Amino acid sequence: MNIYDVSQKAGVSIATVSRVINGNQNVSEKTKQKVLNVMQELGYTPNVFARGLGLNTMKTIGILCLDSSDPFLANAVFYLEQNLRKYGYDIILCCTGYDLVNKQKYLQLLLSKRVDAVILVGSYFLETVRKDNAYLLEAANNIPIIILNGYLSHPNIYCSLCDDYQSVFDATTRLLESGRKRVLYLYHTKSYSGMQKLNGYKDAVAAFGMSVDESLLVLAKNNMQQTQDILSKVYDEGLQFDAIMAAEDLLAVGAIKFAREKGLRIPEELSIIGYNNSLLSTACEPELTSVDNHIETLSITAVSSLMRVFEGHDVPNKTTISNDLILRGTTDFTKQYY
Amino acid sequence: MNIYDVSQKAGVSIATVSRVINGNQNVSEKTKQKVLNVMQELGYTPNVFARGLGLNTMKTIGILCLDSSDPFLANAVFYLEQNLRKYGYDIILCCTGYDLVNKQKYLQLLLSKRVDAVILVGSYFLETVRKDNAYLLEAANNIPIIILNGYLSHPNIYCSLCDDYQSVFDATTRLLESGRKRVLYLYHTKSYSGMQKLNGYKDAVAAFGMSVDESLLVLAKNNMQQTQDILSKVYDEGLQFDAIMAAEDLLAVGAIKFAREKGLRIPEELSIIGYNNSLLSTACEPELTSVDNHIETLSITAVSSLMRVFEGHDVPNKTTISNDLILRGTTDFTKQYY
DNA sequence: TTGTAGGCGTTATCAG
DNA sequence: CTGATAACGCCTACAA
Repeated sequence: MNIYDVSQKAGVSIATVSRVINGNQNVSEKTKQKVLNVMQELGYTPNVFARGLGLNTMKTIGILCLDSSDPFLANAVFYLEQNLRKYGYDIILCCTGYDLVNKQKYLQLLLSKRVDAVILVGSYFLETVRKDNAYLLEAANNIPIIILNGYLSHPNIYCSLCDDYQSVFDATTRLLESGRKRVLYLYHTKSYSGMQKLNGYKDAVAAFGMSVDESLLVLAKNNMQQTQDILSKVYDEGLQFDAIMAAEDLLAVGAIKFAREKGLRIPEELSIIGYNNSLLSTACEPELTSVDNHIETLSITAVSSLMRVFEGHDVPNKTTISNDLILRGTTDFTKQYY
Repeated sequence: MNIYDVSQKAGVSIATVSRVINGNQNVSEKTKQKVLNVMQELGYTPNVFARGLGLNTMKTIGILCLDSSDPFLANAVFYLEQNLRKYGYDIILCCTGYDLVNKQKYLQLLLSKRVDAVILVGSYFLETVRKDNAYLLEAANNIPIIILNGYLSHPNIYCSLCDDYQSVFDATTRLLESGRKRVLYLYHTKSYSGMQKLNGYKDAVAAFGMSVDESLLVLAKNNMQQTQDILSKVYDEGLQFDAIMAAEDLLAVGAIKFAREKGLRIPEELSIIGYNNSLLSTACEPELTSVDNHIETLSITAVSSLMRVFEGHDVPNKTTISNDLILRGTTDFTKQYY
């Protein structure tokens, strides 16, 4: 069934039917109702392909995501979908994995599907070698590119980030102010936001008048067990630390397990702070103090920026929102440790 | 740029270009190469809308999901996307929430987008009142409907499920065999798979020669804190139990927190079994014994069933896979409790 | 093996 | 306010 069937049954031309479908004002109320009735009666829905062909858009946004099973990224995808749908956009989800070749391939795929924009979820998409980002810049020549938690300065690329640098800076400072002498920094990625966090840590230590001990920067895998193992290893080798600032809740939970293994009391002998304020932070024991990076707000911001781009407004290349530290059992800032 | 530009530059007709694009054999190797070169040179990509219009498909599968931020569902979506992409299908993700009206609305939306099939993730889509499922049956008249972890007997609806009944039956039986006298059943939903699990529990108790004590069936919310609270409440009211079989890891973790609050030793005084073998099961302390329901296998099964449907094969309406119980610290089946 | 021409279902322009 | 008609870009008989 198509627009012709409707027009015929309603006794009008297809042009009129089309006008009704698209809410064009130039239709008399009477004809409009007549057409609407017929459409209802026939259960008619416009063919999206034909419409896409004419308008060269199907109101679809591509979402590129490393791994939508990661709880943090899954949350981001969820909120993006919810908000985009409010504006009538569908999302095509596309998970790439870490491999640069796949990222390029899938971005290309989305472009070939004629999506109206692409949203990159997570700073993993920004390679450290600048020329490896060329594919993003090129894509931006065609459609708007939105980056969640990553930053790339380029026309038609819009970035929504939480202030990872500041969050880690503040959290580390609080640990130091509470009397902690040796704060270990636990991380697992050198992505854009990974580096922001690391710098926040380094600057906080320096601002506190201490020098950064490179041996306190521990690079782990994004895996609980392996994190526990690597901490055990450096601990057994004699590394001293009385607090851990982790770049991810999962790592922090690994740290809690390490503390239990070694019989270290939390928070007395070891304070721990995680990042993302995920479900994990309340599942563990003691519950985890964690940075809440407001992924919902971030997603809403990203979507509304995109809508403004579509409307032809001037949109800032970079929007930053701040985070909160949610205090739980792995820290006790009411006490002073010496 | 379109197919005409390519044909012109290659000195052939658009039909030939089309044949090359679609891998039609009836093109001489020489012309084929010539056309491929031009396409490469121009960076030409066929317009998917025009193609969709002609073929009436864009090789897209709609995924309907209650809440893709739920870790279990997020996993399912992830594996579905991975596998569908292998067959060249894109996915449109659509989260509905619990409201039946929204489920219907979004299914309708996906149908209007002319997706090739719809996959329902999670048994929450099956309403207890049979006529409330009418919208699914109707949709199945147009395209194949795949249900993950739910069952509805109807032509063109294909269900992939894990054997929730058997898993809970077996797990409960192990608790009883280890000497547990009063196993509390903790659940949060009466969805299709929720009822399967509940029946598994009931039948296991009965098969063990005991009668089901209705007060041991505790309905909670899908929330750690609230689960802890409700368990505390029934415990304070005098309910006796020495084991908990939970329908979801999140509930089981709430149970662990309850045990800590009341000073009950795990597993000596209280054994706990969770469901889904999620990240939570290793984050808590002690780690959680949990049913692994093989969501990856389930997703692969669902996708390959769908592909066989597309190929016109006869596909069973229902495929069931079995689960494993992963033993961790909240149970100790080496001991016998009296 | 190649080319021509009609059709897919809309939207949009322009004339009335 | 309404209608006729030309795009939109591709696929696919059918003809050569």
